[in-house]
Amino acid sequence: MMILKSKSKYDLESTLYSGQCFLWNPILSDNLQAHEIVLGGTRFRVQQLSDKIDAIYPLNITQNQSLILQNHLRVDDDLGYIYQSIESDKYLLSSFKKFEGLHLLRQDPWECLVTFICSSNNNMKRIKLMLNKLINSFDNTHTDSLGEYKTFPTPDQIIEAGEEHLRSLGFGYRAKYIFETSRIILYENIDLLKLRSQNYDDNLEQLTMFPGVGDKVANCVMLFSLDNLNAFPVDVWINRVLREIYLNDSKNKIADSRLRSHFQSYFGEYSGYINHYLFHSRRND
DNA sequence: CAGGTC
DNA sequence: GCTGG
Repeated sequence: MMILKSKSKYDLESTLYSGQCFLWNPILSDNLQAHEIVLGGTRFRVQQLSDKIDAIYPLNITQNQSLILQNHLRVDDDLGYIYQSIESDKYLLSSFKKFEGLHLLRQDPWECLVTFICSSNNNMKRIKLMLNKLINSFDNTHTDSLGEYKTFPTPDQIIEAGEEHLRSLGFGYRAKYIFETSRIILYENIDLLKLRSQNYDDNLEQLTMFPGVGDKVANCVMLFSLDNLNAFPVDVWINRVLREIYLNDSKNKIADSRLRSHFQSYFGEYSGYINHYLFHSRRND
């Protein structure tokens, strides 16, 4: 048990299940609500403790392990500063207030890429189901003091299993996208981690080269795993809220990528953070 | 119809 | 155009 230092109030529940990551699982631990994820091959459990996060597993957490967890949870983000980075309108102000402590996560780029290739034309419940099936269909079993757990399959493993394997798990047309993307990553020896913190435009160009990755999916991967906090994914929910609150436009003739670049300029360097608050607010009303 | 892409 | 609710 160890309280993680965080710069701002942390709303764990909203953060973990706000639709940016599908690999966290709610766990009942000692009759308390905890949350579990595997990061870098290690199983972690955390729970909310007032405004902070309590890391409850591993039991004797090492310095390095706590860094891995803090890095994923982005505890160093200064939300107050981000809230003030934009001249707030009524909608954003109420959103900041209602979901104070909602953070972005810093995910593994490969896991994030697969996740959002799965997200196209899909709903959150089934995305979660598909990823669970994918993880459980491989034999990446590890054991710790809590028992067995599994890690995410690598591109090599997915290629070896074949496109039909993904299809049999119910991936539909996304099976081909994930299979081909795996092949490109392996054959071109691409290290997705090298894209972290790199230039937004270069990352967008790189990522949209993968089959099944368009403007929206690429922006999700950049925002949720590559530290491009100015990335701005435009999905149906964001599209709605932009039309309803920021444009007096009932129809939608504007292409998503044009909406995206316009509001990136409007919201500034943390537009991705703003995006996530808008998304979360619009979905929860 | 569901957090699009080719 | 894949597939589940």
